[in-house]
Amino acid sequence: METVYGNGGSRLVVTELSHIKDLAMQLQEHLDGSHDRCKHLTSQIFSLTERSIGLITSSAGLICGRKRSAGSATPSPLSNVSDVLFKSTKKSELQENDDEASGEGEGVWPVDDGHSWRKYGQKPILGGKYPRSYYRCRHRHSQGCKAMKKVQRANEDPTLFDVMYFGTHTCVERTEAAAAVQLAVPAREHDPDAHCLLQSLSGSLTVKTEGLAAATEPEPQCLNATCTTPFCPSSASPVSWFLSPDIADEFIDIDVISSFFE
DNA sequence: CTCATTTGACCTGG
DNA sequence: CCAGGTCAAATGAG
Repeated sequence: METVYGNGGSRLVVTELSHIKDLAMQLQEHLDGSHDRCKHLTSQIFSLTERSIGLITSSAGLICGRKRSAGSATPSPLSNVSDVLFKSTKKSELQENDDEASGEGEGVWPVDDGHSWRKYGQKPILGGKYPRSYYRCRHRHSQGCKAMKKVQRANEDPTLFDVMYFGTHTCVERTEAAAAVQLAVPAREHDPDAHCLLQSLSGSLTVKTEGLAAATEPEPQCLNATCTTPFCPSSASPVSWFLSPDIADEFIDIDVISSFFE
């Protein structure tokens, strides 16, 4: 499957952004000094677009150069942020087949959160068309990390996943993917522009700035962020993120990029 | 050989 | 008793 970033998709986005940049420049020229506010806004658009291009190109390089670590027979969903934003699926053919058998074959897995998870169980849920999968942090034993998550495909829309996080990551692991998220998502209090930029860039994906999966309450709050275009690889792979209220504020909400281009 | 997933059995709370 | 959650042996991929 063609990926947004792997096979020319990034170039397309960069081209679009360059176009926007040009338009902003033209608009700025036509405002000739009379509308300071407008000029300010257009210059913001201009700079943000430039930064978008920079982020995309740097992220694409980082992400495309990365390979899945060996030893994983069937990659854990949500375990690589690289796949998060830019790849459609990393499942092996076997996994695809297995998933078809278990009702998880269609669509792609939800985005990754940058942490390494190990699946320890799967159960069919009453009233649910699809089984619920249970994951623990890979460093549970080595580092006593208590982070866990449950992943379940939505009944009404099999391309949509409900991801619930429990516990806090105490492991010191910081995967490249997590680092990539941090790289691409500066803390908003430090860089409000970047926040705006990301709001423009991403496909409604909710991304935490750091300490991913830090939920602590057993009653998650649904932020109902759906990841669609363009960072979710096949535009039909929205993801719902269920997060604890106490960490919800730490997340950066990102609007749909399509509206940015409209 | 190592490590991750699968899956049936078991445990626990309502 | 039932549903959800967890355990652990079996299995498979690299």
